[in-house]
Amino acid sequence: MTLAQLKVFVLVSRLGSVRAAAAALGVSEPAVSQALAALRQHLDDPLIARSGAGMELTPAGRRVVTIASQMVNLAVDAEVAVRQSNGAAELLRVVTTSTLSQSIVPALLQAFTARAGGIEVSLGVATTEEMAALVEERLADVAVGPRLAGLEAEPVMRYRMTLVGHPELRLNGGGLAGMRWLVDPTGMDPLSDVGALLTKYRVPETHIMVFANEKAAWSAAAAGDGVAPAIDHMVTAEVDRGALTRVRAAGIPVDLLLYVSSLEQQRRSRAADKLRRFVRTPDAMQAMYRPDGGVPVAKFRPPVYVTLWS
Amino acid sequence: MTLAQLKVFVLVSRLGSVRAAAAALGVSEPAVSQALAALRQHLDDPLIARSGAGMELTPAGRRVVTIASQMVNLAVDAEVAVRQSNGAAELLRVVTTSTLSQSIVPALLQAFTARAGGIEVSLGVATTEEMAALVEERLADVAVGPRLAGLEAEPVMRYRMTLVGHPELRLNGGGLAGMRWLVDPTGMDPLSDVGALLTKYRVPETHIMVFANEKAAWSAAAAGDGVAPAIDHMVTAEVDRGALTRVRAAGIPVDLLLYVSSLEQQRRSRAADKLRRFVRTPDAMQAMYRPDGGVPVAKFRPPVYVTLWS
DNA sequence: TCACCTCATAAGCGAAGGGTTATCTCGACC
DNA sequence: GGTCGAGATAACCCTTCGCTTATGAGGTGA
Repeated sequence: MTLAQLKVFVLVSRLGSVRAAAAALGVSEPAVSQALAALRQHLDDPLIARSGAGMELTPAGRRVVTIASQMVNLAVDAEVAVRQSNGAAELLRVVTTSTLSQSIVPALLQAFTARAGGIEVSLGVATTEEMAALVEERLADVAVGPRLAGLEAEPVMRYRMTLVGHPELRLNGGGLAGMRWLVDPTGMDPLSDVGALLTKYRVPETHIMVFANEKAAWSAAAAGDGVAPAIDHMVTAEVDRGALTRVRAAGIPVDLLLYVSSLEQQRRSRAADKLRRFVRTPDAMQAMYRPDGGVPVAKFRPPVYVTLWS
Repeated sequence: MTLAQLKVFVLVSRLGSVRAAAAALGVSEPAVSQALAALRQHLDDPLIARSGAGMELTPAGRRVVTIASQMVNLAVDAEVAVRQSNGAAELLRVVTTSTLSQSIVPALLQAFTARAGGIEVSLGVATTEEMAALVEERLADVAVGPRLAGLEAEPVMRYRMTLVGHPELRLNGGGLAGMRWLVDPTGMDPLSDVGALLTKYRVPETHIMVFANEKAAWSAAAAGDGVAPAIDHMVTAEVDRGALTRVRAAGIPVDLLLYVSSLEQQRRSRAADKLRRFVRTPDAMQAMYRPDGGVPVAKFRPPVYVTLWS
């Protein structure tokens, strides 16, 4: 029985699938399946088994998850305790969605580290569904994105999601659903802002093109390949330049709220607390609203896809 | 950071020495030292360091012990939870001193399992000093022996420790200290009953002969090699037969109390609770007072030295 | 100062953990 | 009744764990 195995088991039971857990951990699915098998053998109980749609915990499994979860949490506590005792930089692990990870969040975090000092930040990308589980299991300290149930979510800022395309672009017969949608990987996450848009307009899969990042999508949009969702104030430069234009349509733009979510105060790290306080300051606002603010300007640089930390 | 490493660290800090932890775990001392080294490297902190006599926890170490201890405890809980959920036999892990492990305790446990049913008992031997730490770290469920501080100790029975020797034995000049003392391994444990006797009479090391078990010591005593401490009612047969006789001397025999110690009720296992209740019954008394009761009669069979369970 | 006790380290070894790709199995679903 | 999706398993690899014995290092205490 190793901590890694316990972590896997908890994640599988929280996400309800081996596949999802594997994705969240950034490993292959047999890796997860095997870890689970090892734990099952050790404890001599299936713990969790397929049952029609999804998986179901056995009686023993139900009892073990809670215990395992505590153990995983304590393991994190131990490392944090050592760092704190030695005055080492605190570690703040942030998860966010792909879209936000490319502009707003790095800018926010850069401003935060500059201001707070002594805090080391690492940023990971996950789907909305994973984010809650990751924070709950202490694999991340805070989640930045849509409101997450079960966590202490705090609204941070409004932002406007719009749709951009080539200035000459005209909507053809099918309306928005008939256009090609150029999205970043967040589009694959039905719970994300972009994913919600795709669902709302019933865009068929065949009309969705996934790019490695938003800027690549914008670039394709500027070339007339279709429409791309964008955070409004991030494309002002391109629009002013005439490279892109905002598409007008019913329900566009969408006004959205950005939340910062973490565990309740007792259980969250000090750094997470600091971030929660920081996001309410004008400095934070300014950083988040500044186009390209703080992001190194290497264009089309693929975002660092750190889905998780060991 | 593995659970094994954490277990080692906790044990070292509780026992205050690598050597003692190694003995308690039944492994070589470098094994412990290495596990500790690995944990130190992983957490990047010495955790515990030599300081004059004994070892001292670093600030970080102090915080980690408590966390590590909880983790080790939870690991045990997880296994217990699974067993219980599946209606498997409960496991009761008993530690006792070498002397008691050869007669009284096996008889007690045999009566207990026969009566309670559905409980699997395993018996381990440890020094008095180790016993408390073992129970505290959930490496054992109950300790049978002298009163242990920090645990819920409950008196179980009185027993009389006497000294036996060849019927013709005469004390020579040095009194008891001048005799050869034939003891079982418990004699090496200064906190044990036998060890206390040796200390009390200031028996020099050169006069102590350690045997693998009590019966071997008695056998040597019967051959006139010296005196052997014995639990009074366990040698009645030999005395009646004329093979041995009780030595008369000041302070001999000693009346002693046998305790059963375990964690407080919330934290101890159900099986431990059952044993605590059982020891108060007449059945238990009878089993413990019956000479050779329940012990397989293979003479001079070395006791199973299970110092610990993995 | 020297011997000794205790902890740390080195070297070597077997077992287990944890990862991959490829394949099998099985229930759901059209 | 195929097909497909998702979990389990097989085969294989490399790393780490955890144990051993042998040896080094460092403080205690006579």
